[in-house]
Amino acid sequence: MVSRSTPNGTSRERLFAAAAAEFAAKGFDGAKVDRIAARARINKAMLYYHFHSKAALYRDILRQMFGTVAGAVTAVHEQGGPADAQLRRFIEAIALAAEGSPHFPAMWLREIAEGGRHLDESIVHEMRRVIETLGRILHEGRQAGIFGPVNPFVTQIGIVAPLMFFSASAPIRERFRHLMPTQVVTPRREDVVAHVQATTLAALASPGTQRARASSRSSRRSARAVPT
Amino acid sequence: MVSRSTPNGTSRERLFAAAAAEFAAKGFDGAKVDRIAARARINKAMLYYHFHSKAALYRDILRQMFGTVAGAVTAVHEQGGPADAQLRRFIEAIALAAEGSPHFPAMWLREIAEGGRHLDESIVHEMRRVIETLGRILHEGRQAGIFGPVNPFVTQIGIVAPLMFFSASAPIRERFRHLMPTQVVTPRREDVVAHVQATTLAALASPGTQRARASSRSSRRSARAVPT
DNA sequence: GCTTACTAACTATCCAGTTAGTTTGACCAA
DNA sequence: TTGGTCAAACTAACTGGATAGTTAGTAAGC
Repeated sequence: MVSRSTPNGTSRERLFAAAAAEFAAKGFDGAKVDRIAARARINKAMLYYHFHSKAALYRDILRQMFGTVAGAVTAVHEQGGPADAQLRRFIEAIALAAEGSPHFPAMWLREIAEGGRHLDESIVHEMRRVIETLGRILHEGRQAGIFGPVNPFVTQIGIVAPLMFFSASAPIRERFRHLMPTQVVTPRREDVVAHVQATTLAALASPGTQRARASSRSSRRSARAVPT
Repeated sequence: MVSRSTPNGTSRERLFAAAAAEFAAKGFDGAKVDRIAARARINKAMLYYHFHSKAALYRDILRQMFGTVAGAVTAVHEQGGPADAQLRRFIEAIALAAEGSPHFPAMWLREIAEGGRHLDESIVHEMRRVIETLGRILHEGRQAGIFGPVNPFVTQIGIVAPLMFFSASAPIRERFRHLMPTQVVTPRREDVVAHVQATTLAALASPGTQRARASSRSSRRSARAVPT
């Protein structure tokens, strides 16, 4: 028999969506399998029919989310163009991916706090694709002489962290709006994207940002923070 | 009778430390009261003797952490000086606070993902002090003509998010180092602080970053979030 | 008649919070 | 100095309500 599809997709799809919402809002431990099943309007045993365990369901969701982001940024790079334009699109692609799977930012923040306890190699592989793509864009920009030398990891954090923070913090901002100073206007997504684009490119344009140090230390880690 | 102090502080202090570590690593739901008690080397009932509940303990920890940050940035502002120097110190103060209470970043990331479910007014009040301080620094810089106009909230996110991300992600980076591209060198804290300082100041120096919007918006996507 | 999709009801464990006490030391009165 | 009183500090053992995962069986299409 083929999946019995009811309104809002097959039971498997509803399960996936319900689980993403639950995991994002409550975290792995706070999420309850019964509640996920109820939200998806299926019997709990069906969850174990489609997925091996709560943990496997969680991993499948994360893998899919990271896969989407990795695919989006890879497409950006493959499309080519000047490095600075690519970088702008890279940043936008990540913001759009966060918008497309609205539970991604919260799950990602939690997973970081968790020390990656629920990640497996295949998920990390997708993450790796993202940072490798950024590395390539930065490298091309450097070759072309439009970017200064930077540590791709620092750059990555400077891009991803604000975008994830902003998306994931929507509920908390809404919840405590009445306790915040009135002049604090909640920004729109485009404002944040524009800010990240501006700051990142500014850091890349100005050589010297992370360089100064090269001469000032002789010890431990490679003298420069650095590019390839 | 006065608190029986054993090595590593009073039982209440050990409790506080053990709970912070547990909550940061496992989240509110994942944290187990029995485990906290065991780590603190006390009987579980003692936890309920010192704190009203698991939730109250959690809140006390968060309140203390935010209070420390708020105090540090307030001191930065009170010390005065040119706005750009204040901003640099503001950023550094936050990074140092994160270093001083190493469980803070993880708890903060989780709380955002959680929608602030465990926050109360007094905690939000401390958070407010931080953003108000930033608002004052930005205002002074604007008055002095060295900063362009920006949304303080976007600026705040651009500062706090990378710092928290970086601190909280230490375990996950360590854990999956072997699966990451070799040229990705893990940055040091100072590199990240320097990057955040550089990017934030660059955005403030260049007037135009977040300005366009007031005049140019007629359709929902601002003309320049954007590509190319 | 075989596989896929589905269900109600169960089990075994875990865990926040409680209870009914015991121990410890500070202070004081005889 | 001794012994009594009190409150703070502490404990072992329990309770009741979740909750992840299982089981044994049913329906429905191919």
